[in-house]
Amino acid sequence: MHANAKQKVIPLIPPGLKLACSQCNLRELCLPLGLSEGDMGRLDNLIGGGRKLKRGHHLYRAGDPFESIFAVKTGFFKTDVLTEDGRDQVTGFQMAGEILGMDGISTELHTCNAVALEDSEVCLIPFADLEALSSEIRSLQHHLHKVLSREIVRDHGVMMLLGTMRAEERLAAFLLNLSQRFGARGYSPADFNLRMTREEIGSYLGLKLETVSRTFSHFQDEGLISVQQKHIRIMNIPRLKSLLAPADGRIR
Amino acid sequence: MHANAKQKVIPLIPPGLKLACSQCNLRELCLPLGLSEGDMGRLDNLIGGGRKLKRGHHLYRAGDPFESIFAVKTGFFKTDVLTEDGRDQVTGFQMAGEILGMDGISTELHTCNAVALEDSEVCLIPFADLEALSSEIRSLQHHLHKVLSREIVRDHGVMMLLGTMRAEERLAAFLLNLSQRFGARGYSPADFNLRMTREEIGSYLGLKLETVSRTFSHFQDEGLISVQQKHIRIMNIPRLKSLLAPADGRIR
DNA sequence: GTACCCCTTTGATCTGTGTCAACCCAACCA
DNA sequence: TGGTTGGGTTGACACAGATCAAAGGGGTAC
Repeated sequence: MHANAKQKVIPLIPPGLKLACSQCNLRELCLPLGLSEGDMGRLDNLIGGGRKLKRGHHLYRAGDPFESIFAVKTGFFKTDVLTEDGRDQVTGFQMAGEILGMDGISTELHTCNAVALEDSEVCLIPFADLEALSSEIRSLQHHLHKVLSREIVRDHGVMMLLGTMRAEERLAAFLLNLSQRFGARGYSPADFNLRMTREEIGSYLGLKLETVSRTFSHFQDEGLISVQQKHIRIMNIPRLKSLLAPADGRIR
Repeated sequence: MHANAKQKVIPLIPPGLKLACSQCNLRELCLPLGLSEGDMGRLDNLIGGGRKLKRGHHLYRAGDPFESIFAVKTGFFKTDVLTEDGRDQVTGFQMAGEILGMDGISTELHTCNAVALEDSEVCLIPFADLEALSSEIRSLQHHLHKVLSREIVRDHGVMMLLGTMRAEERLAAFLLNLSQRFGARGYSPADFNLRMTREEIGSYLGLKLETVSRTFSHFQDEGLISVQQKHIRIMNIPRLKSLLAPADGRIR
């Protein structure tokens, strides 16, 4: 049975009750990583409670004034940028413990849209307060910088993917990345439900939805995965990985 | 001979001579932006002098321990990531006033290579010191965050380019971006020399060098630019811009 | 419970860009 | 000064992925 097959995220937190970082089981993945007990308490104090979003609703939109960053508590998001001329690029998918909204720091305006792909909950972290606290807590400051830097490194990975990989390689990399992130959160790394459509995957990977669909089918024919709509089961992780390490000749 | 075949980093700066941020004509583009006189003096103190690099030499390499970020004082750099399996992706080109090395914060190791594409000089900014000072100077802290965030936003732009644009559009966007950055530095926005090869442009834009070359020729035939080897003159900026705003039908 | 709509799959065809190859040019070095 | 070499241009051809089209299925909303 797939671990996270039908996860309806039911907001379990009674109104007024706020789950503190110090109690949160994501603290090893999230912002408080590496903080002492006491410091974590101070972080708890500035985090402005949770915010729940129904599937399809925007956490923020491009152009909104930037005030906070967000930590995903439960659920699943996508971020995308769209330009005047109608281009639309999905820039990432975020799951529990990941931070959203850091693009807004530079201009004081959000530069992309963040949409919940399932019912979700986030922690709201007022950025001015976070800066204030991080100037007092050096380990928090340093960790914040790491989180920002990690986002840059992640983006470089996406550039590599978009700049150098073929459709099969992109999809394999995408599945393996999801697999690894689900695994890190205690879910099955081999059996999960996609939260996004083929079109959203395609936008993220620089492919058309038909190509995404065909490539999934092709992987299935090869016995690498099994796909039924949004449900993915990875049958052969090593072989999927081997798709990313082309034989020596095949350097594009 | 490969430019970067035999790179040795030779620190060439005459000992004792150091251009302070407060004197630097890049201060409005660079890290000290928005600092008071006094605070800028404190920043001067931590900046570890300059470092000169000959063309083709590495400022740092993937895997090097991360200690500093760098501000380009003069010259021109590229950054690239390469993977075990031989993929090579140029992730950016940096010119005066731009910051290099922020990818290294996350893992304490540099994750990409930075190579001087012409004889260049950088300021060395020890990151631990910068963190220490920025926890005392709020405006510096905030500006550092903006610089990190701006890099994220820039990367999103590259993703958009790689994910949604055709070759012509990519090249047009590339030229216009260079143009704008040269302009911001007081150089001609319409007349400049490329510092990188067609292959490096191609790697950055996710194209083969032949496609880059052909597209340049095509732009020239259309009267949009004139190209002679590395020298570019943009003849018609508005029409070049119009290539980026496809007619309504042409939404990919 | 049912109807509708969006998502997905699959096929046929087209095309932009990659690939392979040959040649040219300019810069650099001996 | 002439030879060498890396970078650039251009052509012919191939192919991965886009486009256009049609049909089926599952989830959602009512």
